[in-house]
Amino acid sequence: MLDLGVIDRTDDRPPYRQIAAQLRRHISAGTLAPGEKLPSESELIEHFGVARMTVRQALQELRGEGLVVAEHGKGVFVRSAPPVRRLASDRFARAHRQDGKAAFLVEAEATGRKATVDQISVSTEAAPAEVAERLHLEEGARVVVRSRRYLSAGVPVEIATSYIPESIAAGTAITSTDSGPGGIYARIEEQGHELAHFTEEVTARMPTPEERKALQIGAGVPVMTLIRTAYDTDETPVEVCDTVKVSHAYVLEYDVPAR
Amino acid sequence: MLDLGVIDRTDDRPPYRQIAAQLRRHISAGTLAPGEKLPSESELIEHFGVARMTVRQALQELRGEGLVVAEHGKGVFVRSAPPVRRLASDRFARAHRQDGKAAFLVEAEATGRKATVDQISVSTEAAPAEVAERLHLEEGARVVVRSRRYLSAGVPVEIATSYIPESIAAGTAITSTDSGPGGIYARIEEQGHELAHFTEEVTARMPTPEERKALQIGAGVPVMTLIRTAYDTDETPVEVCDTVKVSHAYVLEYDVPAR
DNA sequence: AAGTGGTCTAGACCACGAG
DNA sequence: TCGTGGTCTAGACCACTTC
Repeated sequence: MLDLGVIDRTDDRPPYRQIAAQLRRHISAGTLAPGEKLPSESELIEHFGVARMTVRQALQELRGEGLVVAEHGKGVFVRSAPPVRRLASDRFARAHRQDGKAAFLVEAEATGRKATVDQISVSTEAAPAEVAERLHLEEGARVVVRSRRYLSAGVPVEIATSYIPESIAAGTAITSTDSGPGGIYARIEEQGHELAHFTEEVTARMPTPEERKALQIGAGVPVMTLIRTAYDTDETPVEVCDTVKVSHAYVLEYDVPAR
Repeated sequence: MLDLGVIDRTDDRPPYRQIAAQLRRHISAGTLAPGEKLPSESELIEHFGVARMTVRQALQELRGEGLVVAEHGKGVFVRSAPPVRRLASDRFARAHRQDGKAAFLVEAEATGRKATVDQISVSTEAAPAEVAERLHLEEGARVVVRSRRYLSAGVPVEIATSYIPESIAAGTAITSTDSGPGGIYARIEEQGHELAHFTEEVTARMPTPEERKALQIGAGVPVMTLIRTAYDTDETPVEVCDTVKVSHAYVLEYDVPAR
């Protein structure tokens, strides 16, 4: 059994922090291995002789640090580190596209992990202000909106939403859930918009509750947002893609010339 | 007064989420401006007719998102965002360096905010494994280590640590706290290493307690780490710079060719 | 059915900040 | 002193998972 110690009422730290510290100690020491189940709330209540809320506060602190995840009806488990995906800056090379591969699958190939996509939805909507600005459209102009979730080895790692001007997407497979070989970039080029370059805007923040749910992460795990704008050879923006990535699942790599 | 609505018992979401959503709505709409005080727990209890724990759970959700900060004895306040710094990928252009400007000051100039540097320290140490690998050095080789903290308009926004091989830095201003006009990159080029390009590796995580202190941020605010490696025209790595940035203070911009 | 975590109530005492 | 948030108790009912 785990050595959890006892509450020291003379300790400066409140009981819930002491309980959290005991559990944290076992996690960092490996006595509680990734994927392993923590003692249940009832067991902790009995062991420490405290009220349920006190135990829950301790567990919540650990959830906030991203150390554990609670599964309703099953228990609280030590978080297992998700796969790290390195995204190099050549991930949109045309060569890959001509092979019939979408960008995410190209990235996945390098890691050797099985990549899947689900929760695909496609609709036509009015462009949000931030999107309209990047696409050089009037606010409220119609855009095709494609949302999907990416998983690596079954673990959700990213949610993404693409916005394509209706003038480009109309009548193509872009408006279908299956965008065809090479993904939507191949379709955009078929419409006569040869892709020249992308800009990416990267920042990080805490996830909203909806994002936490979709990415299956606890509170306390940050996300990176990457807004990519694709330009054709006329410098016309042809797509905006807003992605939310589980931060510790990704390392973004960029190459910057010194000029 | 704020329009907070009422709890809808037929709503799928539990009351605490509905309360959080109401408050979040006012924050994102600006009705609750940065720095402004939220209604007190007592006021929320009375308004919504719920128990205190329910209100606290709602507030805790917002704290977890980094939207608000609680100050004991004073109240709960909308987090005031530090100035956002957009880092464009031309920020290391040689033209700026020849003007005698260091990179951080170039970035700062665009925002019009007053940039300062403090907590500068310089030492010579054995290279940590991750640094040695990037510099193509034996582990334990000697490197000059330069640490400093950057502030924008007096607010700490970034801490950075540079590692330069001793073979390049020895006998130059790189080993002084004042690295001279154009910063250390100018000194490195004077040593015959013309800079060709940089790689940047970006990820995000929660800060350590030390980082929280140095950056003056509360729990619940993530940081971005950016590890930059500088290469000369011979593809020899000449510097590794490890930076930790307050995430919502920065947007990193990159330009990626479609090839 | 039994065990788990999720949510909620209605109190209590404490520590901090401002007047 | 008073209002604020921080911590805690001792219950309750619910939803989910496993058997």
